[in-house]
Amino acid sequence: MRASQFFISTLKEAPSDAEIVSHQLMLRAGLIRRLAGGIYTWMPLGLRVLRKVEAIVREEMNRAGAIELLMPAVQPAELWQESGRWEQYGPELLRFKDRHQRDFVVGPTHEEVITDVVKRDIRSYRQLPRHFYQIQTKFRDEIRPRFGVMRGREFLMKDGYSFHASFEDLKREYGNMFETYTRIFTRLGLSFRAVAADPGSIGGTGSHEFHVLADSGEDAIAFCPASDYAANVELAEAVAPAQPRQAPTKAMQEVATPGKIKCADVAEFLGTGIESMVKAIAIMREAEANPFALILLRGDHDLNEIKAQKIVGRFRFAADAEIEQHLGCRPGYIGPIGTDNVAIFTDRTVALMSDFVCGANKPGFHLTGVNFARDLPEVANVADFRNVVAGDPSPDGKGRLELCRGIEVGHIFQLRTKYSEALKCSFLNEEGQPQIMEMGCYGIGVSRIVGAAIEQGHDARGIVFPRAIAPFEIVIVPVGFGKCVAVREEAKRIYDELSAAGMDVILDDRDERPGVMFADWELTGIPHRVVIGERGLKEGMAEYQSRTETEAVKVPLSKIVAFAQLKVCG
RNA sequence: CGGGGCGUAGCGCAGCCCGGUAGCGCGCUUGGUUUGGGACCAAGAUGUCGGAGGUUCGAAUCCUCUCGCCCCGACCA
Repeated sequence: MRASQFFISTLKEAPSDAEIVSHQLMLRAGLIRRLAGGIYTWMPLGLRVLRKVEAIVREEMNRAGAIELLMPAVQPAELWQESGRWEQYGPELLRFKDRHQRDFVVGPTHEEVITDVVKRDIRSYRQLPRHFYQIQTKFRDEIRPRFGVMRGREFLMKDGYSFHASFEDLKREYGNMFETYTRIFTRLGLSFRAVAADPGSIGGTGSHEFHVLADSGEDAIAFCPASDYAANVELAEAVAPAQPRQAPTKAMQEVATPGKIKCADVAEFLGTGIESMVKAIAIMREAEANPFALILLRGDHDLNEIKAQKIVGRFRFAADAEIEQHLGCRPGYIGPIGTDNVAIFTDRTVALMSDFVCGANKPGFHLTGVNFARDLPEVANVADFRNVVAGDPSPDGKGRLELCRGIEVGHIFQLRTKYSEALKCSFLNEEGQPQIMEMGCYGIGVSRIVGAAIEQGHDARGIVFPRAIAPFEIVIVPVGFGKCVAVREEAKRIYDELSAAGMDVILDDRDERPGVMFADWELTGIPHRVVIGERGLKEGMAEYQSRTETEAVKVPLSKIVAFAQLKVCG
């Protein structure tokens, strides 16, 4: 490719609404342009990246035995009504009416459509298993689209659906996809981690998320460096401390803590550690006749609403007025003492605390030296209510957890019969009896991967793309292209030879000033660069520099092609 | 949805409080000089000041409505 025949449109300054580096750099490098909130045009340079990601995904899916098809982006409402998601899926589902006033949706996912296809075309166990996938533009009307292509409303996704005669076979394909995804993200040149997304059901194999590791990631991940345990923080189990509760050593005492509301402030004021604080979170349970309840957590721990929901049922946080009504005290000083008619739930960690500090249910006062069984009833309703924190024991018993952040780029599920049942997708088994198919579902956020790769690979000069997805593998920068015949000839020669060798090469024949060219190619993240200039030509030298290095090396003109080839393929 | 902020040239911003008919940097055009790290000089072009309505002799500026975009939203218990 010649730069003059292509379209390079870089920006010195990023538009002010771009928040994270990948978004800023994608805009500056001219990879994407915004059309509306969460909706972007892929510019020629960006499209090359997107297509490379797509190609790798496609190759590996095909290799794994999945079959590509393409389903409509627009789907009739009937299918969604049948599966029940017409009601379930909130405003995120973009709905509209056609000219005949019939309801349609712009597909955010395709379980309904694929299940419909399969139930029409597959009748016998002899036709199973089958795995269909597509790479297609989806639309989800996100409440808050942000981070450019990372959380857009319109995005490119690979979604695959497998159909099986037995759960055993579904598990087999699930394992196959786990390996395939691992291969895909490895080939893409990304640092990633497979994370258990649903450890509660089916022994931790029911669902895995694949995360690209990046500090700006939206998801918090707990992982164990000593084993392969990794889980979304929301789902990671906070294991109960092994040691028994210590016996009380202090008497309960009321202390004035004026104006100290936050646990950290109270702990500091009292000169104790925050680990000896217990905080009470007031909730209202929807299904209970007596909805008001307290959940006790250690001062430095955070409530995990998903876990809590599973234990106490649906709930919301109590309003200040409700707290006053039940405890006669304003938030900030509430605690579990003297709360006769209030249900109390206790986190595992709290259940093993003694001599702790908590609110006195009296404005401006806390209690110290509080102990279960003595100052308040023995603990009841003990469960895991909190988010894990770094240093917690790993649930697999093999060391301690660490936390990191990730960007979810892949997700594999064992759907089982949720959709096949709703949409009556069955086949005739060996006995000639109708049987509901088992389904698996496997997604990869193709466009999101581009953003994630940039989050992971950038420096002060711009993007640093992995070779596999860089828009070009190598750029030839001739200094004085328009002026010096020798430079021009030599640059073309090297360009031709590298092209002939199968390299994805771009020749910058725009005759720009060197500084402009260098800045552009560094911004756009081209991994390798060869510079040809009059100066070097006199010595019979060209220069090579990798995007990740700051110094160029001189290479004799006669060897530069072979040298560059070696570097690119390195 | 609740709260906050912003819409002025392609991009980044000033001007608004205190009304008087719009400016800076980058980019763009033309000419010249330059040519190994986002050049310099000169001359230019580009705005329904997001939209509608109102107040006023006069509105980017004040008022009302509207549209768009951005940010924040358990960690007080």
